[in-house]
Amino acid sequence: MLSKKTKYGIKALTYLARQENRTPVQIATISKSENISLKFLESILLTLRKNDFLGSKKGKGGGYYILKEPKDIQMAAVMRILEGPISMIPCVSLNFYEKCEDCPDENACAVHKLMAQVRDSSLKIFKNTTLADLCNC
Amino acid sequence: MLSKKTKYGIKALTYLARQENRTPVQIATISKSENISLKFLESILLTLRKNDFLGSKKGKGGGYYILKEPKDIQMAAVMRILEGPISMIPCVSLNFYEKCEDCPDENACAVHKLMAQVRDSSLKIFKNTTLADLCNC
DNA sequence: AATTAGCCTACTATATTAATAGGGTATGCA
DNA sequence: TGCATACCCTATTAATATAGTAGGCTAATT
Repeated sequence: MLSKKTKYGIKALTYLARQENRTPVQIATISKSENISLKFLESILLTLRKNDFLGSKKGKGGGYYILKEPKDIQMAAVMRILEGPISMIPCVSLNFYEKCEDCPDENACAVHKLMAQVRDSSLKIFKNTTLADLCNC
Repeated sequence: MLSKKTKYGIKALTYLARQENRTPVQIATISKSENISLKFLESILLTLRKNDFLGSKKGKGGGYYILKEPKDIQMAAVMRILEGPISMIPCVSLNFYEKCEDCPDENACAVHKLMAQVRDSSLKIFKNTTLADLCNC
């Protein structure tokens, strides 16, 4: 399941990508517009800022704004920051690899075989889809 | 994340699919061979039996055996029984659809758009992959 | 200086997962 | 018939992750 954190994060990113100029948008504005708990959204935007997707400005007239061009933001990067691994199981993960304790031979494992295929196809989509593709801008 | 339930279920299915004849295999045998908690495996096999993937025989010489031909068992069906929805979010699910409370327009939603693509590609793999493909039999 | 709005830490409620426990019931064989 | 075998079923629990809440701090603007 996709976490609400990721869902909200993507919604916030598209909201900010749709802004004409780079004028900062307040958390509360996005929160109301997208029906997201303000405090929860706050922590999500903070994560995105720490990972250089967003910039922020404090004080009056402050808020968050997008740093890169939407067409240069791959959804694979967004997913990995917000959701974590793209793979459904750590033993096929490229960025978050972990060996299964119970499994003596990955190459002989049916689950590994199946999930590697799923990871490949999902990753392909996440890499080929940018924020610009999602927000029509 | 793929649950251990599904992981173990697929492992058990491949184990049973690899059996030459339809001789019942005891839970304990699979449990030891695949390093799965016996009681947990018991409940998983029960689920698979109730969904007509497996048959069982009680008493001495009893156990579980596969009912259909491995090549006729789509992984999509297995996933839906053990894991639930194939979609990462209910609003793009074909079999477990639910509307998002916070989202006024699915067609305008970036998350919906992205996740629909992921569902399509995953579903394609789960439908085209059979148990026979995974266990080389 | 006052106000605004982001920054940061800590806590909590809820749900799900992964087991575990323990007894019940049908089957086969001596 | 009786006993051992092995599946059947319900209930409980421990651990973990998610989603959200609370509250105060700090920097920037006017």
